[in-house]
Formats: sequence, structure tokens, C-alpha cells
Amino acid sequence: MALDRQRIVTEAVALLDADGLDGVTTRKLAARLGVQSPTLYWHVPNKAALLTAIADAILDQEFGGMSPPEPDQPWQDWLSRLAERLRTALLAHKDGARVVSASQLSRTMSAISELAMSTLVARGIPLRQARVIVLTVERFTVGHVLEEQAPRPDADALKDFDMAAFAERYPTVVAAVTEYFEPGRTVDDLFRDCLEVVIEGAAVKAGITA
Amino acid sequence: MALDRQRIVTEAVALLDADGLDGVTTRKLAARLGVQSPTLYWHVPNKAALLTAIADAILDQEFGGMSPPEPDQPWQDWLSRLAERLRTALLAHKDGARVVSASQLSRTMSAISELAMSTLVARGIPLRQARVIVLTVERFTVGHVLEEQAPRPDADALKDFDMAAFAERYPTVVAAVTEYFEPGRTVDDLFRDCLEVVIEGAAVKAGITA
DNA sequence: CCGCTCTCTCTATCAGTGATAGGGAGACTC
DNA sequence: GAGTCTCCCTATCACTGATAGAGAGAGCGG
Repeated sequence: MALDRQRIVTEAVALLDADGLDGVTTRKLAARLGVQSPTLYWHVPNKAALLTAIADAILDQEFGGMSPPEPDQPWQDWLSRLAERLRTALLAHKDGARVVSASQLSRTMSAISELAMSTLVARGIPLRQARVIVLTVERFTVGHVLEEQAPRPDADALKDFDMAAFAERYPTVVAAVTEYFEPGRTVDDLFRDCLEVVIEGAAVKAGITA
Repeated sequence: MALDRQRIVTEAVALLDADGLDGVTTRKLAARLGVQSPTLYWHVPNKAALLTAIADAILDQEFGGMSPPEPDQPWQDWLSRLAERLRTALLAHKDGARVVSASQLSRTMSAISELAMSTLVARGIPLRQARVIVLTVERFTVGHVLEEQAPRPDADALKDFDMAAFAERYPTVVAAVTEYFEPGRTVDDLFRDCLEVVIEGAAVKAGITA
């Protein structure tokens, strides 16, 4: 099987899933492809380009068949779905949010922005508001998933972590966390709740100057 | 001058400012401190802990004297200011957002959350909403600054970047960017505009179940 | 005053990283 | 058949985070 950029990126994503972002090294990737590491540099200029390609692949996977909203669908719902799909795409791979946020100028991300902004404009929202709304949703989503995927502190760090002291210092935070998850709510619900805040604000802002 | 954890972290922040996150290596840091690199490991368990300490230092700098709102100040304004200060703190250092988002369990970040959530609760907002609102604001802000600080693509990458083709593929995105910055608006304005969306949504959500 | 222990810094070294130089086998072209 | 182009190789570079283990010096109990 001939080695080409496509196969390299595919295998790189698999390696990402297996070992996380820090585990994606040129040597391990080359080994998976049955090749020596310098060979990769014939197909890919450097690691940064590889990471950008990985980011694009991650997003493409979820946004390959991306469609505008049905005519009778409120743009708020459609935009929410878009954000949820973005989150799904990021969560689907280890360190997905880190990869995408670190990648410079992903084409797929631009495509998502284009579709979202043009959709809002088509619904009568002024260009400027549309941009602000879309950026807000995108950046919130990336920021949120980034936090979701943050590495759980290792055993060593937890050893000298005093939960009681933490609860005393930050009672509201601790109370809020326990209250939230107590009735069976999940992190998915949390994202949805936060997203609702953003979308609600978007609706208000869209209405004001529309 | 004796070497201690405090001095190490201070110098690490200086090194971060000078060389960026990727430039923060144990050897360079040690050299700045007039010491050999293994010495650092006597004061700091590993590099991850060092980065967390840097993150805390970055946040502390801006949030050292953090105060609740005046009684007559709307919580929306106060929360906006909080987000702006968070952004200022992150922007004040090269790769600030990356450092903070990568650091696990920053104490200062918890303190910010505590203050914000308890403030909202004191204003009559239910605990659950308060948490959702604060998380939304925080994660949006980090996500936004992360994007602001993303490395500008280098000359090589720009060489084969076809602006005309990009503008044709993503016309709305390009139009939105030019329209936005044309009348002298800045990235600061963009952040404020996006933040307004979030805060507006927060106000709505706070009202609904308040 | 001696000897011990604890604190801190050192040298030496490890495995692993991204990246480059330059060689060579095979295929394709004139 | 000669030359060139494609693709992969070996060898090597400078650099990274991290550990092992030696040793200087301060402080302290006897």
C-alpha cells in the first residue's frame, strides 16, 4: 500500500486516539505505517502541518455532509445543533479540542463559519451580528470542550489535595457541582445548558438590530 | 539570592513572555536563574506542576485584589468586567490562554469561580443558573483569547495560501471580517461584542427562573 | 569539637523528540 | 540506454524532560 498524505493523516488520527496528542510523534506514526520517520517529511512539510491536517480530518468527519437549516427551522435550533455537532467532533478524539484550537487556519473550520454566518444572514440578521454570534458560539464551544478534555490530575497531585479544605475555601463552587449532577444530569446536559445561554443571548442581539 | 519556588515561577513567567510556551524549557529557565537544570527538580516535582504554578501566577497578577460588586452595580456589568479582566490577564503574557487552559486545577481559577458564583447567588440567581452562567462566561473567554493568541501562520504557509480562492470559497467570512474592522473597530471591540451576547443570554436565563 | 543528618546543587547520563543531509533503488521519460 | 524524478533509507544533529548519585555546606546533638 503506497504511502501518501491521506494515509498518513488517517493513521495519525488513529494514533491520536490511542495515545493522545503528546503521543503523536513522528517515529511512532512512522512505525505504524511501516516506514522510517524521515520518510514522513517527504509527504508533510513539518509537524505543525500534520497537526493542522489532523484537525481538518477531525472536523471533516462530523461536518462532511453539512447542510443549511430547513426553511421552517428556527435558526437558533439549527445553530445549537451545529454547536453540538462541533462538540461531538471534538469529543470524538482524544485531545480533540486541543488539536483543533492549536491548528492554524483550518479550512474546515472556515467552512463551518461560512455556512453558519451565511445562514444567519439569509435569515435577515445583519452581517456584523452574524459574525459576532457565530464567533461566540464557536469559541465558547471550543473553550468548553477544552475544559471537558482537560487531563484529570494524576494520583500524585491528588495525594496532597485536601478536599475538605477546598470545599471550605470554595463552598459555592462545590455546592454548585454537587447540586448540578445530583439528579442524574450529565456533562452533556451541562454543555446544553451553557449553550442555551449563548443562543439566548444571540437571539436577543439578533432581534435588537435586525 | 536563594533559589526557591517563588523565584523559579517568577523567572518562568519572564521566560514565557520572552520566548512563548514552547520556549519555556527547564534548561533555559535554569540558566536564567544561574543554576543547572536538575536543580529545579528539587523545588518543583515536574514541568506540569511548573506550568500550573505559572498559570496561577498569571491569574493572580490580575485578580489579586478581586472584589465583589458595589451594591448598586448590576451584576451583568460586574460580570462583564470580570471577563474582561480575565481576558486582560491572559493577553498579558505570551500564550497566556494556552497556559491557563492546559493547567490542571488552578487554585486562582477556582477562586474566580467562587467569587462569581457566590455573587450571582447573592443577587438572587439560583445556584444552578449561577454555575451555568459563570462557566459559560469563563469558557467563552478562554476560548476567545486562545483564538486571539493563535500563532499567525508563518511565511511558508502563507506562500501557498491563495487569498482570492479563499475569498471565493468563504465570501461571507471574508466580508464579515472586512466589514467589522473597516470603521476602526479593534479586537477589543470584537471581544466586547461577543461578550455582550453571552451576558445578554445570562440575563435572560437568570430572569426566567429567578 | 566531632560526627551526623538534612538541604541544596552539582555532574553524568538516559531515552526520546523534530528535523536535516545525503545516499540509493526503482520507475518513468526522452 | 541515459538521465531524471520519486520515494524511502541510514546516519546524525541539537535539544527536551527527567533520574541517579555524588558532594558541599549548614546546623545540631553529643
